[in-house]
Amino acid sequence: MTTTAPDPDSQQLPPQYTPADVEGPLYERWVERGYFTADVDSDKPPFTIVIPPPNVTGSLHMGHAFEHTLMDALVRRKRMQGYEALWLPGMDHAGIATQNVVERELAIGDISRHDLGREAFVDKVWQWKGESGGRILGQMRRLGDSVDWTRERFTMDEGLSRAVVTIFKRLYDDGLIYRAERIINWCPRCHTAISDIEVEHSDDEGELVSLRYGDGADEIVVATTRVETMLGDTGVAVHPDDERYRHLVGRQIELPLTGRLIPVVADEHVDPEFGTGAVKVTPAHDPNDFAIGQRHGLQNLSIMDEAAAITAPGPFEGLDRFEARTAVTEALRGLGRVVAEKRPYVHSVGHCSRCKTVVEPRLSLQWFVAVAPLAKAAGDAVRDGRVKINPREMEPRWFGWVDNMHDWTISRQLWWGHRIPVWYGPDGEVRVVGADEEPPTGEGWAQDPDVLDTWFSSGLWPFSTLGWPDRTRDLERFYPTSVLVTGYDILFFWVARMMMFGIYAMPEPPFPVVALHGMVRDSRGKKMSKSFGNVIDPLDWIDKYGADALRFALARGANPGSDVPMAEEWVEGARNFTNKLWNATRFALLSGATVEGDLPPADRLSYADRWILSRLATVVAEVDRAFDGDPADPSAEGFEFGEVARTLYGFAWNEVCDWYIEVSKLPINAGGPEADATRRVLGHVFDVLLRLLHPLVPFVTERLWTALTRRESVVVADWPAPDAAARDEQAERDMGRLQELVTEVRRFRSEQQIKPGVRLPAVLVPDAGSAAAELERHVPQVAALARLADLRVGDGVPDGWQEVVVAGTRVALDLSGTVDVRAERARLRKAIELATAEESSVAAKLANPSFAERAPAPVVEKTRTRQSEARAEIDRLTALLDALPAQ
RNA sequence: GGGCGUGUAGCUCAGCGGAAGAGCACCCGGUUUACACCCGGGUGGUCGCAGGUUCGAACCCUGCCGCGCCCACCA
Repeated sequence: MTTTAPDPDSQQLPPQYTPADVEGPLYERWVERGYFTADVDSDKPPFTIVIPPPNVTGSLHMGHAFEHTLMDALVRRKRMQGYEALWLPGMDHAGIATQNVVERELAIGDISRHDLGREAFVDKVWQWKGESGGRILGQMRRLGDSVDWTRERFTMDEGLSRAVVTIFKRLYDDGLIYRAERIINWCPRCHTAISDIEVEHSDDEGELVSLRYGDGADEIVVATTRVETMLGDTGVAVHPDDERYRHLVGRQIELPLTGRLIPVVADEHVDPEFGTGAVKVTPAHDPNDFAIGQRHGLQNLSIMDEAAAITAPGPFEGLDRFEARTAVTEALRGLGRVVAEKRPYVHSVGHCSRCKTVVEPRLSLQWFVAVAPLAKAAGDAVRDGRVKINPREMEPRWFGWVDNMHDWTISRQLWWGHRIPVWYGPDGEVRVVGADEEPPTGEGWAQDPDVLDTWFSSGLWPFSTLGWPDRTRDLERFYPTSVLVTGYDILFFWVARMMMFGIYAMPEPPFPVVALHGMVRDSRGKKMSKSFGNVIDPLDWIDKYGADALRFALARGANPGSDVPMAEEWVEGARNFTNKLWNATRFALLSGATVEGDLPPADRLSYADRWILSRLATVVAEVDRAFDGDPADPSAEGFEFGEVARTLYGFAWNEVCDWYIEVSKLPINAGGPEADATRRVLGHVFDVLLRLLHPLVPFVTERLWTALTRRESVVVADWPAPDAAARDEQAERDMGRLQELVTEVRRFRSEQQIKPGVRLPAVLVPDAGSAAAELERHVPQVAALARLADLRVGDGVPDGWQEVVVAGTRVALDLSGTVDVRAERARLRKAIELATAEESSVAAKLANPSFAERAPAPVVEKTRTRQSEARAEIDRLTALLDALPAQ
């Protein structure tokens, strides 16, 4: 008997896994050893992911933990697969969001940014960035993110700022950036322009008021939800074909309260069916009206300032827009001009995505990107397959947006951000100053005070972080990135910008595939957000259950593009799983499992050994398929992290632990050459299983794998290769048979309420379908797992013994008076009922002539087998029932 | 108004043309020497509704109903 001395490492594994003891030191060790640092000089193929940069202001929430888990899993697996893996970390300066946060801080001390002045304020924000950013980096370490810390970037770094200026100038020179006076979305609280996508629409209750303009024959009724804007009306529009108003077109009518005369114009845009078919036109405060005004040469009359207070001279001057709405309505009512007020009137109202203030459309001079050609290129990249969106169902969204995009307002009236690289001269000159150019000096020259939209710099992220506009070696080697992992909520905010800029500047698209994930929701399906108060700091759960548990729980719920429910129970379950892995590996170590030497040849292995190796081979293939998809099957698109997690969980727990470990105890306890073979298989199974799990649960697998193999680190171990030769159908059938036998006997015991400790004498009785020799194979295993005594293969059921029928085989048990006859009779009757129902349903199917003709032969064959099995089952059960003692 | 998705066990979700699944919850039984963060057994579903295609439908088609999300210059 060859007993391997207990592994010294195993002595260090206590019966419970305590994540807090191992996670921190392991992470530091990984970083020190440089595992996460990508080598630009290696000859490995590159695999690159740039992190969606979190806002410096915040801290990472559950959505980040989720996203990072997915990215880390991809990166760790590729690293194991022999790629030069680069996961580039960094943060976003998040212009408006950060500025708001710092302003709010200042407001506590009753200070405004204007009190500080621009320079001091920006210094303050940098200071804030330093404090806040550190927190985020700490969180990433706790999560186990295998990012390359030597390449950390920030959107306001010098290099990235150069990229911003460079692309600005190129776009300007190409005529794709221009400055114009347009109607833009204005946030009266943030005092800045915002882009279309920074406006959130919600159905708000307002009131629709009908107003009478003009007098007598000139009278015309218009309707509005924003009464105060009438102060800025410079026309009324009707449809050209509208008979009702034809006589008025071209006439001037009087605008109430102001006494101004405004023209009636005919415009196709007006829907004659809607309301009265006449529209008041306020070109300076409504995008539609602005367009109408442009077409008919109407005056643009601004009536509000940047805080949305009325500037039109008169009694309303200085009133806030909402005060003015009431005041103007009152005044008009006094003049008898209010025809009708309809309330409530629900209509879509735009809000600032940052502060929820109602957005005011406002005419103002801003910088824009002419997106048409860029957006077209971004659309084409997906259309022609250079970029895939995963899951594919998201593509219509992409096209719908990219094909209908409005020009992008990029200037912001803020202080925190990339300052617009444009100088204005004393005589109205405009000079865009590139990265390597000197700004003009001299009397009257001044730089544009505004900064750029924060998405302008994040749009450059996949290449600015690698050194662009310089042609660095990193850029050459790691661009384009390999995949973009992000939430579907920022498909347009961010992904579209990166696509447009990447194709424009590089010109390869920045990634060949966009893997979209869903939002993390709480157990009731609510989106986690501050306003709902259901936000959980990932660190709380990491402290309590370990980073691996959190990661595994998140991964387990991840189905491409769909939202992930999250509740503490899920994490608890995942923690239990890490503990299960811990103890299972601990068992392997205590049993002397080894990874040294070749696996024994198949003929020296038990069927259980061959079975687990066969299953393992299948699992390796399934995991690869879930990660990578299947080129032959368009429905398998890959990125199925949930599938990976569920496959491995089920395999590890229900197959390795529940069956293989239990069966392996027999040879191991018995010793001998069979024990050596099983120890080697056990070692192999855990070696491979831990490597497969490492991308999802890096810490516990590292601790266990190094203990098991005594090798350096699973981080740099090879990813398991599929092993088709290990597939063994016969072993799977044998094991299936064993499981059936054991499960049926256990169920019988449980139903008979036989104590688990009682070892029943039993006999396996072969029948036509199962030879004695075949049954012999299972005797020791069945005896051990089903807790039977003196088990043997016999040729009949001894008198007075009960029997359990397992698909063709009888197991006779000596209950010696422990039988509950009534319970047994009920059990048999129920079983007969079920078998009879099965038999008749199958018979009906076979009796159907078209089934025999049309169904494939194997299906028919299978159905026939089912029928004969069902008949045999009924006969056998009936005989058993008859054999039961009368009472 | 357009687009996309979704409705399967009490809960959260897999399955997407050939005998209804998992995790959690629940019930029963367990000091089985890796693990009670465990082990064994069990209850629970006309797969939203109504039609259709098919030998066969949770799965394909049509229509309805419910829910969710995205887009939209509905005065």
